[in-house]
Order: sequence, then C-alpha cells, then structure tokens
Amino acid sequence: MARTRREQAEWRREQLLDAALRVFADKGVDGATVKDLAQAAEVTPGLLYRYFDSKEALVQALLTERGFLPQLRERLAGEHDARPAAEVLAGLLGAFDRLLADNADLVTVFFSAGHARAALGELAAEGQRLIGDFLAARAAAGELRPHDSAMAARTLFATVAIGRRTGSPVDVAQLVELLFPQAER
Amino acid sequence: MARTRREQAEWRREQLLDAALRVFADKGVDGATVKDLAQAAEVTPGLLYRYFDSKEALVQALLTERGFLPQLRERLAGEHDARPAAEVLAGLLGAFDRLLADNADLVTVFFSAGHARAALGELAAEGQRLIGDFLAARAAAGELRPHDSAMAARTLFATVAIGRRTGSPVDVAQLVELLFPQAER
Amino acid sequence: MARTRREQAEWRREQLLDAALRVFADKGVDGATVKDLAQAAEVTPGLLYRYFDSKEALVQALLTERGFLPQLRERLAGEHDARPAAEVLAGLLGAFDRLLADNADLVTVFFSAGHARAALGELAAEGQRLIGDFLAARAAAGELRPHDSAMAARTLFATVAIGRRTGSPVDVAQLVELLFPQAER
Amino acid sequence: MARTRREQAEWRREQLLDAALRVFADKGVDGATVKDLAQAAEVTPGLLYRYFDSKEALVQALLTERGFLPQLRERLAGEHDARPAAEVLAGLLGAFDRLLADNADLVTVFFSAGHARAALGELAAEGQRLIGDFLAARAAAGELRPHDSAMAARTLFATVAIGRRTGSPVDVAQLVELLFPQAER
DNA sequence: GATGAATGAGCGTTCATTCAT
DNA sequence: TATGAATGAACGCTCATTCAT
Repeated sequence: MARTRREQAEWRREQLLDAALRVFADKGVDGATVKDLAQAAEVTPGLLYRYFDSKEALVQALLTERGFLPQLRERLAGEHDARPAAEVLAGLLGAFDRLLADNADLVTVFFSAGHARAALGELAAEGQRLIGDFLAARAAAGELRPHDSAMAARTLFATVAIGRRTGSPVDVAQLVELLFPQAER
Repeated sequence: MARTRREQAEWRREQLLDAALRVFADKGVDGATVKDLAQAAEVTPGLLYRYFDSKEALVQALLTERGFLPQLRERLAGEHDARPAAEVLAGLLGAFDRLLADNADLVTVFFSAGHARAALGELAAEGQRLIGDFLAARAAAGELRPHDSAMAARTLFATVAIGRRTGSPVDVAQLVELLFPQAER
Repeated sequence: MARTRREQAEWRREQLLDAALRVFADKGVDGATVKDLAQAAEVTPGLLYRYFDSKEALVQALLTERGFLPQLRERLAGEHDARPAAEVLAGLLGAFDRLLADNADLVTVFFSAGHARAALGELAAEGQRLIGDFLAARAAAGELRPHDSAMAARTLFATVAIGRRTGSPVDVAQLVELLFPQAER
Repeated sequence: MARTRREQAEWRREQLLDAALRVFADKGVDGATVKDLAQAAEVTPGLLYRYFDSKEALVQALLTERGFLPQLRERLAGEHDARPAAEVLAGLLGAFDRLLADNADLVTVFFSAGHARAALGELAAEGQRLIGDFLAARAAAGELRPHDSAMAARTLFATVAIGRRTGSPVDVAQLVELLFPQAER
C-alpha cells in the first residue's frame, strides 16, 4: 500500500485523535487513562508520546483541531439565500442542530474538560451573531415583525443547544413558528 | 453547649458536604482528592469514611441531598398568583435564574461529575412542566396569545439556563417581551 | 512496646534513611529505584512519600542529616592535646581515616550523586584548615621543622582520602614519618 | 573526498564516542539518554546500535579506548632525563596534572559510572609505580634524602589528583619542596 | 469519634532497544 | 548506511481506602 513516512505519521496522528475523542467522550478526560487511549488506538502508551507531549496536549489538540467553529461558519453560510425568512431560519437552526449532533462526542469532551465555559461562550457568541444579523436584516426589510434580534438569536440558539444536550432535540420549525408566527411575519 | 451525639454527627456530616461542594466546584470531582476534601473540612481523611462509604458516595449524597429540584418547586410555587401573566412569568424565570446563580457550585459539580445529562434533564423537565402549565392556563384564559406552551417553556428555560452557564445572564423582562409582546397579550 | 506516634514517625524516618544509604551506596542514586528503597526498608513505595517529598529530597536529607562534617570536627577536636606533634598528627589523620571508613557508603553516595565536588570541597577545606592550624602552631613552637603548613595539610588529607577511596588505606605513621622524619623534628 | 567504507565507519564511531564523552560528562552516564547521545552526534538513536550493542557498551568503549593510561605512560616517560631530581619530579607531576585536566570529562565519567574504583586504582597504581621507581633510583644515587619512595609516590599522586578533583590545582614546585626541601636533597 | 500511618493499585511518562523501510 | 516509528518494561509518584491506636 506504499504509504510514505509522512503519510503514515499523519494517519497515525489522526487515528490517535479519533480514538481519543471516542474514549474521552465515553469516560471523560480525567476518567480516561493513557492506557485506555492507547488501547483504543491499538498502539502502546509510549507511542502516544511521539505524537503528543502529554495527555493534556492531546486534549488541546482535540479542542483546537477538531473544534467545530469553522464548520459552524461554513454550514451557516450555506444557508443564507433568498428563500423566505422562516425557511432560511429553520435551515440555519437545523444546521446548527446537526452540527451539535455530529459532534456530540466533542461537546461532551468540552464539558468534561472544564473548558466548557470558554468553548461554549465562543460558539454561542459566533452563532448568535450570525443568526442575529440575519434576523435584523429581515426585520429591517419588513419580512419579520420588529423584534429584539440579539435576544431572539440567543433564545433560538439556547433552545437548540439545550435540546441536544438533554437528549430531546427540538423541532426547529415549531420553534421558529413560536417566535415568528406565520400570521404576523 | 452540650451537643448530643446525634446532633454532632449531623453537624459534622453537613460540614463535610459543605466543604465537598466548595472543593468539587473548585477542582472538579476527579480533580479533588480526599485529602483536599478533608483539609477543607478541617478533619483527617480517615474521618470522612465514617460518614461516607467512598468519595463517590459523597458525590451522590451531594447530588441527592443538595439537589435543587425541591428548591425549584418551592420557589416557583411562590410566584403563582393573580398578577398579570407577564409579571408572573418574569418572576418565575427570575426565580429560576437566581436558583441557578445561588447553586452555581452545584451546577458545576453536576457537569464535572458526568451526571450532567440526568440531572439537567430532570431539572429541565420539571421546570418546563411548571412553566408550561402556567402558560397554558393563561393562554386558555385569553390573557396570552395562543401558542405552543410546551415549546415556549422549553425556550424560556433554555435561554435562562444557557445565560447563566455562559456567564452572561439574560434580562428576563426582555425575554418575556420577545415571546409575548405587550401589544398582543 | 508502647511507642508513641511521634517516636514511631521518627524511628521510621531514620529507618528509611538507613535503608536509603545502603541502597544508594550499592546501586548509586540514579540506579536505585524507589521500589528498591521501599523494599530495603520493608515498606511500600507510597509510604516513602509521607516522609520525603521525592527521591531527590531523600538524597538531600541524607547529605544534610548524615553529613559527616560535624563528626569530623568533633573527632579531630578530641585529638588536640599536649602529646608530641607526630603522635597527635597520626591521631588526627587516623581519626579522619576512620571517619571515611565508617562513612564509606555515604562517600560513595556523594560521588554517585553528582554532589561530589561541593561536598568533597567542603570536607577537604575544613579538614585541611584544622590540620594546617595545628601544624603551623607546632612549627611556630619549634617542635616541627619550618614548612608550608597549608600544603602539608593538603598533602596529608589527600593521601588518606585517596587511600580509602582506592581501597588501600595508608599507614598514617609512615605518612607522618615521610613528611616529618623523626631525625629533624 | 571519496572516503572508503571502512574509513567512514571508523570516523562515525569516533564521532559517536566524542559526542558520548561530552554528553556523559555533562549529564552523567545515567542522566544521559540514548536520544541525547544521538542528537549530540547528529544521528538518530537507531544508528547508535549499529556501532555499539547497548548504551553500556558505549560506556565501556569509552573507558577502554579513551582511557588515559597509555597517555600517562607516554607523557611520564618523556620526563625521565638527566636534569636535577626536583626538576624532573616537578615535570612528572605537572604532566600528570595536565593529563587530568585534559581528560576532565573522562574523569567525570569514571566517577559517574560507578567504575571509579577500578579505573582510579589502575591509574594510581601505574603512576605511583613510575614515580616511585624514579624516586628510589635518585635516592639510591644520593641525590635525594633517604625516604619511603612508595609512600612518597602515593602522597605526590594523591595530592595532585585531589587538587584537580576539588577544582583547586596544586602548585607542583611547592609540593616537591615540601617533601624534598632544597637544603637537604 | 477521630487520627494519621500504611497500603497497593494504578497513574502519566520516559527510555533503551528493535526493526521495517 | 541510516532512519524514526513502535514497543514494553519500568520509572517516580499519587491517592482512595483501611485500620490500629
């Protein structure tokens, strides 16, 4: 299969990150031992230290390299178009919801790692800004009723996030309908 | 002051729980050592085991005996009265917000302990039920616009909770105004 | 046998130092593992850390608390009297020689620990000063031939020390006779 | 420059020994890792094992191939001539002193390696024999006062050696003057 | 009831060594 | 010849837990 050294190293690194994400999500950062991590990646503990300086460095690499802020921007950007506001909004929230679902392990790690506040804050701020700008624009265009766009964005984000977190995902269409009833858009 | 055996034991137990709550919130459940806990309570590690079978048992006792579900019911119950719905609602949400603030340590422990999901779910379910019932009743009475009460309750709860969690508390009056604008109540 | 806690702790500490001295001398500081040290003291590795912060701290305690500089002063002081200079000198050197022999393990540790230079320097300086002063006094009194007392002290010390170190102890009477032949004292 | 295989191999081996001597002297034999050694020689750890069976084998090669006993014989031999005994003696001791200074790293390794006793003993024995023979011959010739030549050789050697070891080199002329005052040679 | 000495399992990490490339 | 990824056996050290006093 002729894999070069460089490729092999990169592949191994990803493999270790993958395994770590799974194990951390399962047992928590403190609860997972280096042995656990190594076994999950089917290597020996020593090897882990060729790729990461410490267990903590592995956590950091996970948070930095697998953080989903870039994905968030990307996914939300794809939803900005000329469709009716309610539809676009549902699309945005749905994208966010799916992002959380796709990264459930990572979210769990965030919380377990004691990095929750910082990571969550960043995510929330960015997401709320994106949604808030959209709402303000559509309200200015008269398509949505006048409202506190920043607060609305907070509300929408929080509801979707908590829904995922408590294991009972929210129906984004119903959520949009609650804040912007069809009758008065 | 002649404290009875029974009183002394109870007092010591509470003292240990108090100290544990502080230490756990500060260092996390895994990060806190039994020695830390003992020092914070100004006793020796050995004594801790007269009152709790293990460190984990101490965590459980904290979650069970210091859980704020009872407080939630009590505080929310006090807000049910004949005032205008928006006012009562702001009161309810404010009470919930203050509850979270007052128990910030405990909330942190919940998250750090990996018991987050269960504990949060319970809290959310109960709180949403209480708020939802109130909303449904007032909507039925025509005081509030017709709406999806369950979803509204979720939204309100989530927004307040995330606000506390990210360190930027929400203004409940503005929140209520967003969902139930004065004009159309 | 009714040993108090305090006594027991002190006894245990000494026991650990004793065992460490033996093991360090046998295997060298780096070569000796904490497990080795614990086994030699017939305790578990963990206990060692109740008495010393680290393996290095144990080495330091050994060097500080078992250092033989105090013994050197004490033993040499006992040899200052009114007997003929050659006799006193032989006594002094003999005392030094015995000190090294009695502390052979510790000397080995000094060398193995990389603290050799500092420790040796201190020992040599002190010993040479004591011997040098004595020589100068007796030379001034006309009992010994005029000579470079500092150099003589260095010579005497070095010869005895190397003798011990290479495993072939020197005959102090012969050594004294070499520097201060009977004929010309 | 077309180096033959054999030359290249020999060159590499020397390079590794050079680097090892430096690193061992700096960090001690136990303290130096194979990685340290490889880096100092600007090769990879694996290559080291093509030239030496183990880290210990490298130490042994250093002690055997870089031992300064041959140098000692060579340098001391060069000092045997017809000049006055005191002058020749000072030359011999000076040569020995310079030898120690030139091989300070190696001496350090000897000590750190726990091979001190054997290596030192050999060196001392050889040196003392060479000096002792010279002293005996000159005493027999009446140029030096009658004395215990073996003991004198020990004394001279020890004093020079300890001087180097403690970092305060001895003045060999003064040393010779102490044992063989000009007046009575 | 309270102590703290003692245990022992297991932690994160290092490192001499091997071997496929 | 030379590489460096990979191993596995320790290493120093921590800590929840026990128990004689």
